Amino acid sequence: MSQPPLIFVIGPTASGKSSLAESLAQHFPLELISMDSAQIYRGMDIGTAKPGAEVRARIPHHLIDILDPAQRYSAAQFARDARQLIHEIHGRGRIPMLVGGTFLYMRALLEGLHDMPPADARLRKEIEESAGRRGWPALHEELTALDAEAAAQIHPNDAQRIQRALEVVRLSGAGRGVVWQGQRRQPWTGPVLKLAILPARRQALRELIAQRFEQMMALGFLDEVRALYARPDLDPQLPSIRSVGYRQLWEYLDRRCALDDAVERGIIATRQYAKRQMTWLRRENDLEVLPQAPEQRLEIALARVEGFLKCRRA
RNA sequence: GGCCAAGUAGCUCAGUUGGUAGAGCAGCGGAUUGAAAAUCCGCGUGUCGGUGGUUCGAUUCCGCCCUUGGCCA
Repeated sequence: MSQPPLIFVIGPTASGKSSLAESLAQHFPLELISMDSAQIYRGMDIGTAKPGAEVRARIPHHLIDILDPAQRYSAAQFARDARQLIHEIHGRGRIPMLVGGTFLYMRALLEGLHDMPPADARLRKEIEESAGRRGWPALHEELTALDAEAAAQIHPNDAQRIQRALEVVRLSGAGRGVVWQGQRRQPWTGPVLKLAILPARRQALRELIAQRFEQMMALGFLDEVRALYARPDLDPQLPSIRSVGYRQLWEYLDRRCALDDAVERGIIATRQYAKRQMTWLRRENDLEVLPQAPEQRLEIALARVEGFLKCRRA
């Protein structure tokens, strides 16, 4: 069975991905799959620039509001969810379009991940406690003994990856190299079109980011975070609360800084996020880069999608 | 007007008992395999406010000037 054609709309935060996808949906029978690690959470709407209810009523959106902020998601889970959705959408004669800026998710879907044990909360907690006593560099040394190959690729200060590598070793009883050996990842083999929106100048994107953050504040972003803050089961260690903007406003609610300060640092964090996204994008070599001017952008995007789908049919 | 303090990287500041200087933040580049809006790595020449003087040598000591803040008039 042949793989359905896949269309991506990608770009850094605040570049206009959603509005382009929305416009394209007026010309093709699209269903959108959000490729965004924060929009999966319910109750996190304003700060994640989630598409509004009226748009979602008009155009099907998937992988939005699928988890409570107390829950955790992963790239592997995304790859599974997205694959299934893609086939379902294709099965009903419609076209899946992936929209977002979480590029690890995109890579997990397109290149596949090795089959490794999933996260284990209890084990992670154990490792963390050990790190609290001995320090992460000591755990890095331990990792060198257990899985030299992984240790060589992970910096002694990179707590998160040391933790994951130790987790894999303990759960699988083998080093990552052994696990990977002879194991094939499952890359996406179907045709792919990547529509990319890249900012002409970094300065222009910076202005958009600041503007959008202020706009979010005006729309009640702080109240949204306040509602999360009021929940006793949420804390700033959770992936949801660590998201750009939420983390900074949470610190304000914690009385750790002034509101102006939190907003300023929220804007800075968004900028830095956009910068990391640009690093991913620079590595992509099969991008269909769209023009800056909105009308022209839509025109070219329409033509590219049309050409891509026609070519598939023939 | 007088006295005091401060003027050093884009910002906040350290420092040089006289041998032209370094942290944090910001910024820039990179990595990225079940937390990824996460996590981590690399990158620091700037008339040391200006100008005269002392000195082999001044950002450092001295004089004057400028700017900012405070106190006194």
